[in-house]
Amino acid sequence: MTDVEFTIGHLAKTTGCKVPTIRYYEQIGLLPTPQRSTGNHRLYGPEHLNRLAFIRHCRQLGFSQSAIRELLELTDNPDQPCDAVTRIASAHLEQVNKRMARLMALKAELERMIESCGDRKISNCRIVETLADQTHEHCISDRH
Amino acid sequence: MTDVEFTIGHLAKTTGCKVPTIRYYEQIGLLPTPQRSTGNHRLYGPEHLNRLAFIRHCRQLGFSQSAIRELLELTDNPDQPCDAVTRIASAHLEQVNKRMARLMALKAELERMIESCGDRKISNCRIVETLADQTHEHCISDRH
DNA sequence: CTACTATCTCTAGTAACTAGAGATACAAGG
DNA sequence: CCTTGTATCTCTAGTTACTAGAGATAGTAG
Repeated sequence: MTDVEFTIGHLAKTTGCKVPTIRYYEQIGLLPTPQRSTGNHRLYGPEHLNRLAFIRHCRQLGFSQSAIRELLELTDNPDQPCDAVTRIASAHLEQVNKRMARLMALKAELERMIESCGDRKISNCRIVETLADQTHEHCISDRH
Repeated sequence: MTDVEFTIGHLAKTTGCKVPTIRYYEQIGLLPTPQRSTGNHRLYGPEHLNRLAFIRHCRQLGFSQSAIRELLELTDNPDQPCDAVTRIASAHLEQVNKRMARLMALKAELERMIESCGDRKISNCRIVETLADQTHEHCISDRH
């Protein structure tokens, strides 16, 4: 093991990925197969570190596997204009905005539900009634 | 088929669940097994309709299967005080608040990334640089 | 040399469904 | 009554993004 090669455990520690997750990324082709030691242990170099850091950051930002795959392909051909990258990021932002809107409606409904339920029995609990209400008449927004 | 019995297709239409989803809920024990017609088709009654509406509403509110299972058990024993229900709903609200905070940080980062990338090539695209940045120095918040 | 930890491969499990194959049932039109 | 077309049946397998565990080998520290 030279100074620029390290084990999967080391890679895991420096990137914050778990070991099985790294093997999983290799399995699905996000991370290239590394060299092996004489004892068949994976040996990684800085290029693996960078790529895994990229993948991990994307995942933490909520990008899907397929989006990451696209982004990685783009970064592998760096001579194109980056419209495609912007497009992927924008599409993701749109998804994020939608999720936020849904969550806000949900938050409001949950808060109202919790507030409206005093010290009752389940048989006349407002939360249960609300959840059972198939007319959704109680809903402030029509988001769902 | 009497006036209070209906097919799985009918149930799907009135609740907005898809047919395979209804069968799936039965399989995992969220929905009780219905009667069958002479030709082995499922026949549902109003009690199934109510229960499925309850499940569906919970799912739309983002409750997990296990939370729904708890809630259903509670509604099956309606003589207890509803602290437990409030507790489940509150725990869920907390999750929602956390998710919202993460999404807001993400939204900010995505917007900044998209904005900072002009008409460049991928080789010096700011988005790609940001995603590759394992130091996370660019991040405004330390949420991730 | 002996522990102990890390790593290896492989399978299977998670949530919450969705999709498809191949077979049967039912409902309406001719 | 027969045909056609849709609905339903069961079963298996695929999805996303991992996680957990078994049983075997490798590497390391004392």
